[in-house]
Parts: sequence; structure tokens; C-alpha cells
Amino acid sequence: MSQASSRAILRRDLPHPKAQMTDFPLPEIPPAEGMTTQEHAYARLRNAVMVGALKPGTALTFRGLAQALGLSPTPIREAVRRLSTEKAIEVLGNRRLRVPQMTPGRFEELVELRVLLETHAAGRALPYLSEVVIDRLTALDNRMDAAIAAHDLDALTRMNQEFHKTLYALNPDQATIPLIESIWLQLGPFQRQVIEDIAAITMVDHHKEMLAAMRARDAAALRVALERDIHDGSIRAGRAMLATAR
Amino acid sequence: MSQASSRAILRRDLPHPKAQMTDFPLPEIPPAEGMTTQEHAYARLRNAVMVGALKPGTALTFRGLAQALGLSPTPIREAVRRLSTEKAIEVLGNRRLRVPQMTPGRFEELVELRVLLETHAAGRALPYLSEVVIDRLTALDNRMDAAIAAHDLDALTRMNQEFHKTLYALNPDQATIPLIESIWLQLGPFQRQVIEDIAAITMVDHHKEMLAAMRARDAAALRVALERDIHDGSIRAGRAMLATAR
DNA sequence: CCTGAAATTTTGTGATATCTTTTTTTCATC
DNA sequence: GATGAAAAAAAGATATCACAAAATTTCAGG
Repeated sequence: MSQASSRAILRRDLPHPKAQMTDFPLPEIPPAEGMTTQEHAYARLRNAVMVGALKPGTALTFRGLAQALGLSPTPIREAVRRLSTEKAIEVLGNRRLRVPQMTPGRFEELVELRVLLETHAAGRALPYLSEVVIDRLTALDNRMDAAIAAHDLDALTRMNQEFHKTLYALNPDQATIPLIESIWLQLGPFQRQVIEDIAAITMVDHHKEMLAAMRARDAAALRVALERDIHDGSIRAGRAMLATAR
Repeated sequence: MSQASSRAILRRDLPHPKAQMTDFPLPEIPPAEGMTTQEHAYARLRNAVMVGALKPGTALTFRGLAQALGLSPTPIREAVRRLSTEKAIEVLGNRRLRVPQMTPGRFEELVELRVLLETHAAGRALPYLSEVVIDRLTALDNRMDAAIAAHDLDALTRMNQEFHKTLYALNPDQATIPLIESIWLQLGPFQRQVIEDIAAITMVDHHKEMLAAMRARDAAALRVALERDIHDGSIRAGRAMLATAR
């Protein structure tokens, strides 16, 4: 991990002392072939938000991010603007950037949207589901068990998203995934504060329910398992956190 | 209208001769107070896509757009990148930009998503609905009747979106509207090819149904009217168009 | 030790320059 | 006239520059 030059990302002052951070890593992302600098910066920042590497309320600067990633501000600005459109980063009126704060109302809305969009996507994916894919998802689920054993929360988060995304992407006429990912981005920073091993384990348990429903080609059961997966994975812990944080 | 310098927006060659355009206007948007150049460019391009001022398949260039808007490429790039994240503009692998093409499968998916998200948003808005708002929506609906009489399709499209958006925005914990707008953006370029006066009129008729349901605070009726509004407004004409265009 | 105004630094914004890739045009050859 | 390779033009990507706005620090006065 390159935490070497990640010092200048933050501003010095923050409204809430709790949000103060002296240093944090921007997880690396392998730079794919033929990727522009801007795309790589986007992928890396997006991943950082998605896995919760940036806490809610964290203030950012273009120049700080540029320095942290070893780039000029130009591609960073493009990447951050894209993320701001996805509501992953907030551009405040006074030209300041920060990772959005979570509120109880927004949290409930986001979880409802996850259920709405993901059950829709799963239903539309089911007709395209093959044995090969089920095997692939089962293998992925097993790797998640290993990640839990190793307490590797980053890998677990990534694989969990891959599990869901693989299912939804089976439908070739795909317009839902970007919307779902926008929701994931908005939940990401908050989620990290919330996830605990227990929540992670129930998450995977629901995946096994989902896989059983897929094998049976049972749309209703898949929907129920998915709803449980989303609810148990976030709602309980999230509500508790927001209730005490006030 | 400033169509003066909108010549260099397009590339000369296009895969489909049908998509070739010699000139087109980018509808103007009043530059709001304290708006940055990038934000204004974003608003203007976004509006152009939303109201269908750019045909599907239209190829764009950063420099051409910059010239058309009288700006340097920098803010244009940021604006276009944002739109590409919203799937309003496609960034092809070979670094080319274009307005996305519509396919039958994608069209059905987008309309389904409209119904899914907008019925959700309407349901969540209903508890916040006041008489004042209903009156405001009724007045807006009347102005739409006038726009139909005047054959002003741009104004009609804008007001139709305002009608829907006003309703959904009543819920203060709002995460759905950006998703809905992304769908509108994706349907925008195609919709313009499809809209006819008859479709526009049925659209408004459904608004009157929606208003009646709002007055009665009847969530089920509102949902039905909204579904009809979306379906009748696009599905029939859209399907017909895509069927013949093949 | 606190307060607040001025000076300093930092930052966002937009234009421009440079480099590389892609596209378009030119033109010789078949 | 068609074909294709080379030359020319155009366009994307990124770094840098200049400027204005905002935030931070400094420091005098209480």
C-alpha cells in the first residue's frame, strides 16, 4: 500500500472534531491497460468511497488529492466532478468538497432504494441465469467466507459487491447497475463505520439463501433473500449507529 | 437563440448517415447567480440532452462544444464527464463522444425503471402533499395545456419534468430524484423523435388523473395514473419507432 | 488570554501550451 | 476510378499558469 504521500489530502480544520483524521490511505487500484489518468483517478477515488476508506464529513481538496495520487489537478477535477454527480462526494456552495454526512432519513431512503432497485435487477437477471454462473457465484461466496476468517473487510466488501453485480449484469439490457452503484457509493462511507464481523457473516448467510433460490429458479425466494441480505446487512447496525450518534 | 457558432460541434463522418446533422442549436439556459462556467455548461448540455435537442448517435467533440458555448475546453470536459457518468453522453473507447443510441431492450428497461422509481418517489411524497402544492401543480398543468396549444414542445417537456419533479421533491430525504433524472436523460434524445401532439395531450390527461388522486390522497390511484402517464407517454410510440427503425 | 482586523497562504476556476493519438486529406499507384 | 500509404490536420489528455475567492495565520490592542 502506498500511504507515503497521502498526507495533504485533508484540510486542517473540520466542523466536527470527530471527523478529523491525520492520515488515511487511498486503496490502490491496478491501472488497467489503456486507461487514462483521469479514469484511473476516478476508479481509485470511487473505490475509496465505495469501500468506506473515506469517513463521512471528511473534507477534501483537489490539490491535496492530486498530490496524494501524484497527478496534476486537472484529471482529479474531472474525476471528482463525476463522483459529485453520483452523490459520492459533495461539492459545497463555498467551493469545498467533502464526503457526505449520513442522516437517519437519508439512510432509510437509501436502503429502501437498494431493495427496490436490486430486487428489480435480480428479477430481470433470473431468466439469464445459467449453471455456470451459479457455480461462479458459489465460488465467490466461498472466497468471502475466507475473507471473513481473515478479517479482511476491504476484500469482503469488494467481493460482496461483485457477487451482487455479477448477478444483475446477466441481463444484457442493463440500465440499473449504474443506479445501484450510485446508492452503494452513498452508503459506502457510512457503512464502514457500521460493519462488524457479525453483520458480515449474516450477509454471507443470505448469499447462501440467494444461491439456493437461484438454483431453484425461484424469483420470489430470491427477492426475499435479497431483501433480507440488504436489511440485515445494514439496517439494524445503521439505525443503531445513527440513533446514538445524535 | 445563438446558433451563430454551433457549426463545429459535430464531426464530419458518422456511422449512420441518418445521424448526420449540419447544424443544431443548444438551447440557452439563464446563467444563475454565482454559477461557475462549468456548472453553466453542465446545465446547458444537460438540458439539451434532456429535451432531446441532440439526436441519438450524434457525435460530439470537446473542442467543438467549447467553441459552440464560447468557452475553453476545460469546463466543457468537466461537464461532459459528469454527463457521461449519468449515461447521458457516451465516451467511446477510442476517445470519441456521442449521444447514446436507443435499442428496443434498453428502451423497455428504461421505461420499467421510470415506473419503478417514480411510483416509489410519488408514494414517498404523498405524506408531504399540501393543498398549496396541489394548486401549484394544477397551475403548472394548465400552463402545459397552453404549451400544447402553442405547439411549444420544448416548454412542454420542461414543464412535464417540473410537474413530476415538484411532486417527488416534497420528500425532504431525497435520494431518488437524481436517479430518475438519469433515466430522463437517457430517454431524452430518443423521446424527441417520438413525441407527437397526441402523445403530449394524453400525457397531460394523465396529469389530471394524478391531480385527482393527489386531492383524494389516494396512493394506489396515484400509482396507477403515474404508470399510465409513463406508459402511454412513451411506450407505444417508442416501440413503434424502434420496430420500424430496424 | 481573548478579540478581530490585516496579511499571508491556500484553493478553486478557467485558459493555454504541449504532447500524443486519431482522423482526415492528399496523392501516387494500380 | 479505386486503393492505400504518407502527410497534414484535428482532437483528446494532462500539466501549468494566472487570477480571484476563501481560509488561515499573524499580531496589535484590549
